[in-house]
Amino acid sequence: MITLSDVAKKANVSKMTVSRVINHPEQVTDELKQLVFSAMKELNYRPNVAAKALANNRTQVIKFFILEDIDTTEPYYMTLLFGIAKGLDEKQYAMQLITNRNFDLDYADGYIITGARGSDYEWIDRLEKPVVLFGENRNGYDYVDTDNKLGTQMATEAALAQGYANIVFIGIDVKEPFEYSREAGYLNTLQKAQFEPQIFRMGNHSHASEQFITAHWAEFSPNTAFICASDRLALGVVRAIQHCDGALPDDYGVVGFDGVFLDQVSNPKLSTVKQPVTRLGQLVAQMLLQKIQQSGAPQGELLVTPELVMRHTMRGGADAQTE
Amino acid sequence: MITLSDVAKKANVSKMTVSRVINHPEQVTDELKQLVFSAMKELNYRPNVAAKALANNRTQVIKFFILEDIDTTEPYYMTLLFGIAKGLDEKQYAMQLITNRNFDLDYADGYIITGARGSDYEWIDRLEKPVVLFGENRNGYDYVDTDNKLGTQMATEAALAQGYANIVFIGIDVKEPFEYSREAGYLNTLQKAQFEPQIFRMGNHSHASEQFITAHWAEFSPNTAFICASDRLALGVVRAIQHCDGALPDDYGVVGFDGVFLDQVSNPKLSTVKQPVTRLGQLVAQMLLQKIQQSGAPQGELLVTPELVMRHTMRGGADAQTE
DNA sequence: CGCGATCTTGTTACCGATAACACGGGCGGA
DNA sequence: TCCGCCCGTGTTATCGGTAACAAGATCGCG
Repeated sequence: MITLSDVAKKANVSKMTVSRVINHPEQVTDELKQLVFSAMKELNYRPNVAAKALANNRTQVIKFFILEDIDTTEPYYMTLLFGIAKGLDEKQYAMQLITNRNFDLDYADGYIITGARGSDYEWIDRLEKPVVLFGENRNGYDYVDTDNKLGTQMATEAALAQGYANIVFIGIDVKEPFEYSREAGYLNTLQKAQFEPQIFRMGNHSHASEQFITAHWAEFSPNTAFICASDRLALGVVRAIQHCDGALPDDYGVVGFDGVFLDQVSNPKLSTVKQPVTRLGQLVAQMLLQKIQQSGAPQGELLVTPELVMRHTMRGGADAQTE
Repeated sequence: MITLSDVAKKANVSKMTVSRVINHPEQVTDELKQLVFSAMKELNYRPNVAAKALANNRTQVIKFFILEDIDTTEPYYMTLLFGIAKGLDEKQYAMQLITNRNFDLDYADGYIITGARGSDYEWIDRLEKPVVLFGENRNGYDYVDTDNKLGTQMATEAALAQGYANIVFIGIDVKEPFEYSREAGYLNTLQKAQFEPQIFRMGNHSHASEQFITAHWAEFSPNTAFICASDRLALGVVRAIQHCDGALPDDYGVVGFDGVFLDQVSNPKLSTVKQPVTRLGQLVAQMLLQKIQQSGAPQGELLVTPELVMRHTMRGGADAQTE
């Protein structure tokens, strides 16, 4: 294993100079920097993370809290987790996943939290290390999320562009910022186009939306598009339309939201507002690491633009024969 | 942060004694051990991983190679990854995922590898740190896997028990040990029951099996069960049966293999041989860590019994109304 | 031309753990 | 009784880095 000292010897400088080249390059003359750089390259030097962590009083561990009761076979969280792990890995950080409420808050350099409810902010406030949330929040915490509002706006605009006469929103009945944002994106767009909005809310299950649409089938005349707050809901709507012999996508259009696996296994594949979940994960990780490096400086909010994927549940969509 | 020295002071012993209590308890008298233990408990001592790693010349990192070209939205690998991460975490180890072939083999205490093909064993052989494979292999490497043979045996026995007159195997056309084992489980069971086996192989895609079954529909008389080597294939078979107006599960039964998400989102939900993927991941991790601790001692193979989940694609199945 | 300010590099101590060695006390055998 | 060995514990050095301080060189300005 190549150490700082090896590099130092090769470059005829002290360990400290090499360390400085890495951490405070502005304090070293260009001449020496070049020397050290080439020595590092020549020896293929890799810093020893453990030693660095020890010297810096760092653990190189961040804790990721999923506060919702979610079963971890849920691909959304799996994918997010994957993204976070990837983002942390780039900086040699390790992740510890916390799903139960039996917390051990020690031994970490920072925290990523998702699914926080009102009462959680009490202990979150007391955390002494940097925190970044995943998902919109209105409590002033730094966060990363999809631009939910923009997402439904894109979906709604697409439905308008395809000439659907009625555009209905199928939402999730939770009082969470992400849901409000998704509804807002739909509402604003419809109002701008002077269409009459219609919002129905229900639990986030495909059978809920399937039952609902089936039960109210008569009320949805042909040439209607359904903008759904999730792919699960969209899936149920598609099933209901098929069951009621509605013509998809000619008379009825459906767009989901999320784009994590579910959209691709359904038949036909869903049009959806696809969140770049892996990238979101990487971004939260990066934001947190940056915050740690800046000793806790605020990072603000980061809204990432989703992608509207048009497939055969909506006019104008294409279907790729994969899976 | 509580350190060894703090504990030592509290217990009126030296750091070294505390360290020994943790790592070589047999070298310390019971009396002192008790003292140290209670001091540790009282102070809620947590060892500093970085310091330990540094002193032991360990990295606390293991590398996980997924050698197949697999897109990481695949829930199977996501789940496995999750399990491994969990297993490593228990021992304060971090994982680095390697998917491209641009390896950096240094800086790790061990390796977990999945999807190795013949040519890969060349470099795997040369690895200088402990290696454990995920998935059956016949090259003598330690590994963990589902008991594939037992899985299809269970599925086939269930089909027999339900009285299906013909039992067909839909396999994947790859020359891999897992596929051979799954076919063997089916074959052996049928032969024992003196039934005539029928095996068809195709690419692992739902549309492949859907097309195949549809094209050969006439050849499959009612009272036939399909044992499939994957849930993807099973999904296609179900679609074909529905499309051809076959009665499911009365005239036709279908059992998949894997039980990772896909089985639950299909409609109706699939009967399947469910692999405990998260647990498998944990087990590989544990095996590797144990191997590291035992300085590379062989660990053998570990076959984990899967669970036959009976749902409505097979007679005798129940359907839970979740998702 | 002299002295302090500044800029660059080296030296020392320390982060928290562990291995190797040192040491003192109890024990058994001669 | 004395010597040597073993057993249990403490001391020292070390892992690979970094911060704080020290020291030498360079510079500007009166």
